Amino acid sequence: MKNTTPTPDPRIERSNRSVLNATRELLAEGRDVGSLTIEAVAARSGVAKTTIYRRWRDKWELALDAVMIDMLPHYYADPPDVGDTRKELLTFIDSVVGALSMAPYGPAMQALVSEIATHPELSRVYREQVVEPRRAQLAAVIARGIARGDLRADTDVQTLHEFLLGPVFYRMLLSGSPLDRKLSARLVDGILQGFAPRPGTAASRRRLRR
Amino acid sequence: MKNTTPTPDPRIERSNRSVLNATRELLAEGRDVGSLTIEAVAARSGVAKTTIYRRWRDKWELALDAVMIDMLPHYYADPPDVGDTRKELLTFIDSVVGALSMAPYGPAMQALVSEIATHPELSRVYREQVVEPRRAQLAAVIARGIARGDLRADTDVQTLHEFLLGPVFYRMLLSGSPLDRKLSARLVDGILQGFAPRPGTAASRRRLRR
Amino acid sequence: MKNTTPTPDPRIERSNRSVLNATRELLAEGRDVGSLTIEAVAARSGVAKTTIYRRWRDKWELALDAVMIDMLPHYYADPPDVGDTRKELLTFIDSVVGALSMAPYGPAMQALVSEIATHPELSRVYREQVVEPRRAQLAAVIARGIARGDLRADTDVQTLHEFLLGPVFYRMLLSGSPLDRKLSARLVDGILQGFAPRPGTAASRRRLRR
Amino acid sequence: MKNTTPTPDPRIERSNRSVLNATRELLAEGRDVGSLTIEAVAARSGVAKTTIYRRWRDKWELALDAVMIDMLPHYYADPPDVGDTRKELLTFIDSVVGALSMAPYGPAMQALVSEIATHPELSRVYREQVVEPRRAQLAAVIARGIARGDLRADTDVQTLHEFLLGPVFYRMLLSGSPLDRKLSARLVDGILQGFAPRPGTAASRRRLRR
DNA sequence: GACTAAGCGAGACGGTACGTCGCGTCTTAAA
DNA sequence: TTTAAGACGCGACGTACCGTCTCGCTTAGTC
Repeated sequence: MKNTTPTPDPRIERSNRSVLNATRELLAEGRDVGSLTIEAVAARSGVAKTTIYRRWRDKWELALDAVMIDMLPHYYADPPDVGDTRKELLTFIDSVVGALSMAPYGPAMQALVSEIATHPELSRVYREQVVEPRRAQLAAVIARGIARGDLRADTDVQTLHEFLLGPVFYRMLLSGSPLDRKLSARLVDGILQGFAPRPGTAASRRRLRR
Repeated sequence: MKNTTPTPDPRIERSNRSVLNATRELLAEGRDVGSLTIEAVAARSGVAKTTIYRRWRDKWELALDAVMIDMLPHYYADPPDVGDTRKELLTFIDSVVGALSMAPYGPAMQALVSEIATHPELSRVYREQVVEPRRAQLAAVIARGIARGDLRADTDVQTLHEFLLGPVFYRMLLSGSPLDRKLSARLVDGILQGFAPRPGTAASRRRLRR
Repeated sequence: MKNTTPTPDPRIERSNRSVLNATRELLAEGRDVGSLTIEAVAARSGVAKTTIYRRWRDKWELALDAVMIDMLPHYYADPPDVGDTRKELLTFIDSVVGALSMAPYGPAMQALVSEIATHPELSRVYREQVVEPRRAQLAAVIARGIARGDLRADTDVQTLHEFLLGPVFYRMLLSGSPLDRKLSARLVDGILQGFAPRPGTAASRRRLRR
Repeated sequence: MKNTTPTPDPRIERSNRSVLNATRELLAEGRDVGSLTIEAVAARSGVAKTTIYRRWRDKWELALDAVMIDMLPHYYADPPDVGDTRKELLTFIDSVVGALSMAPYGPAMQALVSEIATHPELSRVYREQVVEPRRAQLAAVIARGIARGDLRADTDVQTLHEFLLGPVFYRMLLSGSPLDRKLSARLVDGILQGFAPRPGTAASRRRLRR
């Protein structure tokens, strides 16, 4: 009987890995945006340009692909329930700040962001692969925070998500201030202040009772 | 009496204007990042490529220059004191949202952000010419807000600035959500909640008295 | 049986020919030196500039290459032994005069000569590909001339070569006199006078006996 | 009474000299043709580009002008009558060989020859200023040679001129052989052989009688 | 001895071509 | 069939000089 799921050509997997590794190396070394070129990736990886173009439309898709692999561990496991909303929010936002402070992820995102903003296809991939998983994780944290009475019942995930991540990216891209833990703390505290239940509401009473 | 300010070569001013106009036109038309080329600017403006390179190091400096002119009116006049902190914050953030929703400013910023993030020189210019003026305007609004008792006395300009602008840029660049007035309102309300004086403090009492 | 000489990419040969043809056309049309530009060759030939630069270091190598092809038939076949030294010398020098009177060869040589004189690499190629073959042909003619007793036994090829070609190039380049058959005849007659055996020598006696 | 020949502005003479000197310096230094640029001449001489263009149509006119000054002493004084035709011819041709072996004259001529050959205007100047004076000098030598019986009465100046100078330029430009005194000697001896009166003619008898 | 206009330096301008880089496509030969 | 190797057409890059132009300043030579 024939193999129903035919073994894929092992060369495919091998060249794939070579290309992504070379890409990450070049991104980590590269002083700026343009230092990542398909030609350089081909030379570094020993994979023919043709083969690379067969699998990625352009250098930006490739870069996004290569770089998202680095991100995976950062949101693959949901932040665990530690019984403390502040801590969980910190864990969440720290993982983002940490990733963006790391080479090659940080510099690569700086270089990629214009492409993502500009090209719908890249934008779609980024949202599906990066934004959505993060939102889902944050949603879980928020749900627990509401249950604990640390957050108002009507707290909106989308809003919180933007309040938390927006400033991080703004710093990384434009404002020039450093990305650090103090930022995370300030963000979380700001958020908790803003979205804490008002005194006198059911939620706040529930909270005080503890 | 002698001419104290010697007439500069009028061609300088003329070519300058032509180049910046052509740049803005191309940015407004351009489907994506790369559609702005020095060659195209030269062709469109009737100014020689060499002349362009004489004044701008590369296309990004040129684009930033061209585009900042569009921005000027948006922060040239400080938001007036209308006696209502919420309204003033809305005015402030709406001017940013408005600018970023406009062609060529919005698309141009999408294209420029990677370059700004990557090149220290561009970054410096952007901070000095755009970030700082905005911060100064916001500082004035905040000062009045504190005086009115709408904001806590220890409200930090930098923090508020990042809370307000971060989400706006995050949307424009990555999250894919639309830039609109609802966003402005949500941001301002979130901020006011988070930074309103706590009940029972001096500031809150002062506020209630009114 | 397998193809022992692997098929080269046919585009190579095709683009090569296109470029050389375009070069010759432009040289033939060109009013002056500078009218041959790589850009024009690229445009005319439909071959990309990069491809041209891949194969020729600069326009002068290209021009020399293109132009030497025209020259080949002029010295490819040795002047035949017709039993008459004067006629053979005339045939020899006429082929040179003829080539230099022809477009694009003549104008091209006028334009090239400074480059050849200046760049060792071009100079080497010119000597190997043009000067040497001609000298070899002249050597054969001279050998026969000596055998016939028309030229002194110690007649030096190098000297004769310079006496014959020098004035031709001098006219073409500097003196402004026309290149024509009268020149050829005068050169050959001068040479024969100068290099004929002196009366009373063995050679002259041999000559008279016939 | 009015000054009929008004004193010319002395600045004209001064800038003229500066430009020509700078040109000669650059020609002497320059590795190749293109290293002489009007911009470099302007920079070196401290004279404005405008002023240079006011006086010379292009760099080749300038170069020819600059370089011909070096040549002047070489043909300013006619070769004196020393009573020996061979010596006088040697003196004549040595002065040419000497000039062409000298920087900047030699390299400059190598670079200029294509321009002279190509541009009628330059050609005219070269012929009038260089070729003609030399021909006149040679004519005097030849006349004395004929009078002495060393040359046939029908010796043609033009022919001799080309026989003598052609090989010199051919070497300098194309054949790659060195320019030296041996060449001069060989040329003169070849010429004297070729143009000596035939035995038995009136001229030869006159010659023998001495 | 002041005045005017010619000649000048400085340097920006529009332009042509340069020679290079990287793109994304295409062709061949080997695995 | 898929790959590595690498040539190709292409578009833009950023540079070098070209030859032209505008602009005050300097400096003669004239009134």
